Amino acid sequence: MMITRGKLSEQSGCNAETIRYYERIGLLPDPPRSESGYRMYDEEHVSRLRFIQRARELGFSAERVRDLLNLSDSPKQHTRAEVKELTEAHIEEISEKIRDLQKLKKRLDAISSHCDGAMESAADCPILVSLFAKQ
Amino acid sequence: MMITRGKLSEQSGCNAETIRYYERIGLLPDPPRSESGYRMYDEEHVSRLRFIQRARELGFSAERVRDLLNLSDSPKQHTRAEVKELTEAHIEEISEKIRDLQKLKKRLDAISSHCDGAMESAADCPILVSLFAKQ
DNA sequence: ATAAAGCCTGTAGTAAGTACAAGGTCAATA
DNA sequence: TATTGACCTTGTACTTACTACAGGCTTTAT
Repeated sequence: MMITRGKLSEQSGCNAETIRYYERIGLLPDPPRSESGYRMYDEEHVSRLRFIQRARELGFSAERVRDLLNLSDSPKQHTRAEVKELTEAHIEEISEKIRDLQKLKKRLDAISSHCDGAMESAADCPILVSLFAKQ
Repeated sequence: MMITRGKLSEQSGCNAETIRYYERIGLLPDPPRSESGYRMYDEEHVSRLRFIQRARELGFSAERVRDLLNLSDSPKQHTRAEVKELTEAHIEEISEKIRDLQKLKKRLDAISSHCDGAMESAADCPILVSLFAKQ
């Protein structure tokens, strides 16, 4: 049973334009077309799109999703080690982002704490002063 | 003493194209030009650029930097409360990002832990399986 | 029969820059 | 003086991961 793009969008919760986008960048294969040129998707497309959505939700970039799909497309040629490596690398990137944001928050907390937030002229606000200051 | 864009770039560590970009989006005012059309910057530009760089490093979006600059440009018309409010809102956004990434990492750790990372066929790798799985 | 809904393509917009091409200018050297 | 190289100018395109729209065809429902 084949469905149109609108149905696939509805079923998957994925924006219809996004489906077209995934085709353009090669994550989804070009589907066969009806006589009038409408895209017709089957179960394969549905499950591949689900994979893509799942991986994107987990923060994998489109490029990494492509890599994961490649592993999945020829599983006999690849090892679980490869899959785990991609995953662990991604986890490490996220950990690093967390650390960076925590550092940032510390700096911001420190800067913010110097300002009393009073309803008085912003002229000598320590936050603005610290942004302008030399060194 | 006026300096050219290259000098400002060198002095500030800000990419020369980025300076032009900040002018285009209105964070830096259009500088006066030399007879031949070269941009000529003074101390005001230097310190304003420093402000922008500082704020960007702290993760403020260009739009928020614009807001901070507006407060700073007419400090008598504004209160420290406004500056602090912008700052605290930004801190809260960052805190939320941290929480989101921590949730993400938890999910990824859980998924990854199911895979032994063996040098065997990726065919039934639990990571790939979980990405494909219905519900 | 006609109108609405859905599909098609191509294109442009988002954030925050970065990079490059084609050409003008300036300073130093041969 | 001529020329080379470094610098500057503008406009434009590229990046990520979509999203949105215009103009036009097709299908479905009334």
